[in-house]
Amino acid sequence: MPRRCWRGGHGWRGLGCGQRLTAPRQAIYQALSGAQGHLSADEIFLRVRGRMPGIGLATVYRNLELLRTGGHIRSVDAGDGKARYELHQAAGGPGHHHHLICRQCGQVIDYMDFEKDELALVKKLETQLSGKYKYQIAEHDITFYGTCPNCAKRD
Amino acid sequence: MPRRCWRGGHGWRGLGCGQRLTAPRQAIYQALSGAQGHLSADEIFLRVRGRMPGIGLATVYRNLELLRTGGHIRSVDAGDGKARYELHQAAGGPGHHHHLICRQCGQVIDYMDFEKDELALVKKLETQLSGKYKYQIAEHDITFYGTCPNCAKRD
DNA sequence: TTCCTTAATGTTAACAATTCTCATTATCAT
DNA sequence: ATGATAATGAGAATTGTTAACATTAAGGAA
Repeated sequence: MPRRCWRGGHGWRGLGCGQRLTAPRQAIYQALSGAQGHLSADEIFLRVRGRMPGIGLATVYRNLELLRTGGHIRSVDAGDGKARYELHQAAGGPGHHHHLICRQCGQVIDYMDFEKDELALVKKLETQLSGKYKYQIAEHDITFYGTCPNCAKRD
Repeated sequence: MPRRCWRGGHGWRGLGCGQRLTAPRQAIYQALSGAQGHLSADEIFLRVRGRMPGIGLATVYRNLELLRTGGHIRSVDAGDGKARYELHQAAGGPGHHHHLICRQCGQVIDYMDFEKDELALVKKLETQLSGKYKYQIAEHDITFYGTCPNCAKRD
């Protein structure tokens, strides 16, 4: 009855105490790691249903939320009314990128042209903030907003 | 009949050609400048209705969108399923801040502890990006995600 | 001022994304 | 294998946001 709380028994870091490693959960994660960035819940649902015909949409939502709070994935808001998800990439690691979003049409560009000093600055900020506010900082997002060349023409 | 397109005649920069300066529009903007940051459309609606009982919720949404694409305000996604709005503060200017968001409970902290090199780096990135992608960059957002001390306890 | 064009409004219905309910199934420590 | 319970699938219900439409009003022209 006491059933102590253990972690990581099944090899997946980030699943909390009592959380189970299920097939839909893995399939959803794989769908995200397969495609590159910015899938909506609906798109993930469709992809996963390809290999797992019986899966329900609610399960997708439930697991995205779980993966998100667990730090495996993060959501991006492109302003089109639906949340989009992508794998969480460690700062400085491969795949790490930031966003450039058009305020008018919502187009999202991933960019990876980092300045060499960028990582150092981010690290410094993290340390500072985590000290001041007692947050455990896991990731960051740098996004620039503006007008894309297409929308600029229409002005 | 030709009615030429003029701008700024009523003193409000950022309203496009043909856009009118109406009472609800001003009230909504004032509601945002009155309270400090992160109001949802619903909250803005309630506040404005205090002074302007007949206003409709759709009007709030319409004007928030107008103010947003016009560059007066911007929306922040705290992950709680509703868009939140705040006045757009020019980078480096007073009131400019970044965000620290708890992935679990969605708490949003504004921070203004900038490093002196931060502004310089952002400017450099802006120039670089706007050259490469032909974007007119108007603003940026730097957000750190993590776990707040409260939610860390519950783990 | 008064007129006229048309942007903006308020109401309501419609919509689409997300969450909830609940009976059933499946994970996994024992 | 067994039992406690986390997770699932189906669908209904809820919620934030947008569209439709008839009405009002901003503001340039006369």
